[in-house]
Amino acid sequence: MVIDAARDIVEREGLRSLTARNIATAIGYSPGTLYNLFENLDELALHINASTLDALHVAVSEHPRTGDPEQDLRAMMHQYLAFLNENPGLWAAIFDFRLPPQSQLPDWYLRRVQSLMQQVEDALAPLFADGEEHDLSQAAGVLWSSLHGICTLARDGRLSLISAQSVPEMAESLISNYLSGLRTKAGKRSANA
Amino acid sequence: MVIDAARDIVEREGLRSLTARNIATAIGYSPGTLYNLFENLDELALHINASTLDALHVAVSEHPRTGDPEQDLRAMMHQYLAFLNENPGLWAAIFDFRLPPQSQLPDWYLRRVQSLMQQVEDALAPLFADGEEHDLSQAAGVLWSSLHGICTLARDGRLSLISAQSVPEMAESLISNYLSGLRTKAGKRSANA
DNA sequence: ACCTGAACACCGTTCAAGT
DNA sequence: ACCTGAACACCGTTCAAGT
Repeated sequence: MVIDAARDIVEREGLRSLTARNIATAIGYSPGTLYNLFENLDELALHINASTLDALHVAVSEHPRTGDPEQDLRAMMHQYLAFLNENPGLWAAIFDFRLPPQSQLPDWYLRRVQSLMQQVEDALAPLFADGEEHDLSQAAGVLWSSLHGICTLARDGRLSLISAQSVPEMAESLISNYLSGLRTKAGKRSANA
Repeated sequence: MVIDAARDIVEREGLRSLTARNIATAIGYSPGTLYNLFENLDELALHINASTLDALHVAVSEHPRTGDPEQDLRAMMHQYLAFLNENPGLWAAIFDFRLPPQSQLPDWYLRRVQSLMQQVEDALAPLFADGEEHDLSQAAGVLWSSLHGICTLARDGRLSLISAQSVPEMAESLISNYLSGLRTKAGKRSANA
């Protein structure tokens, strides 16, 4: 199958090596054949990334929920980092992919991103009251984006310029301090109520 | 000058349009000439990025320090975001640049990155005691990386998949909650002392 | 000494031609 | 119906040849 050959190339050599001629050679067809199966290389890359998002979803759901947001988020974060270490090429391809300007990600792709985010929201939910969905969604987005920043800088070799810490140490610091801040606010709200 | 023409191309069309033939056309020379002036296109890109880092340094230093870490970091963050809005192409080029594997960023480039980081550490310093340089450096790295994550996801059109918040709102949430966590820890430490 | 521009080994994508 | 492979318009980089 084309997707399997393409995934191998991406994991071993990165998204930049996912060229029509490389794939054609791997599957024993000519470059032109790919364009019978996919609109273009971007669409093929999106399919690979969608399957990586599925795998990430499975990895992150593996730890059972305890109901303690900090404990659950830490566990999810470590599962995420473990996946990243085992599949660096596939993980990097998710974010190396740039959709052409003015184009939209397809629905089947968006759903996968959102179902990952939903897991972060679910873990954080105990810190928020009913009616605070807006704040919950913001907090989940900030945590997700921040972890993403740490991971991408590390991947690009830029984290070492900035701090001697390891990725897990920085992620732990992010979670424990950000959640401490959220709890302080939640405490004040209930004290006022 | 080559660098000026190249900067124009990067700001207007992005790093991907910084091709030898594009630059040559802009300056009225042939593609080969560039290789008399620079080792390769990567070295030219690094020079452009270094000058963007200098401009960022100036932008971020503009607000005078009050000595209140949260207030100072918020001000720096807003200067950073303002720069990013005014120079989206130049900012993006800093992180679109990928150095070839096994190669090192040159010293003159690293110094500029570190002097930006130093400003974050300086603003955060009041929250840490002497001897806690390790924790200070970690906190500065986490904040910087996290803000970076928010900005890159926004730039790639990926933030809207995740949260309805604006970049400044998410950055405010990051700073206020993370610093709240740091203060809580600092409070406990001094209570124990 | 400096610049040129053709050349080499690559891209993504298309499409007439073959089976 | 499906696949081919040459073609087109691009890349980064090199280097003999010109001035």
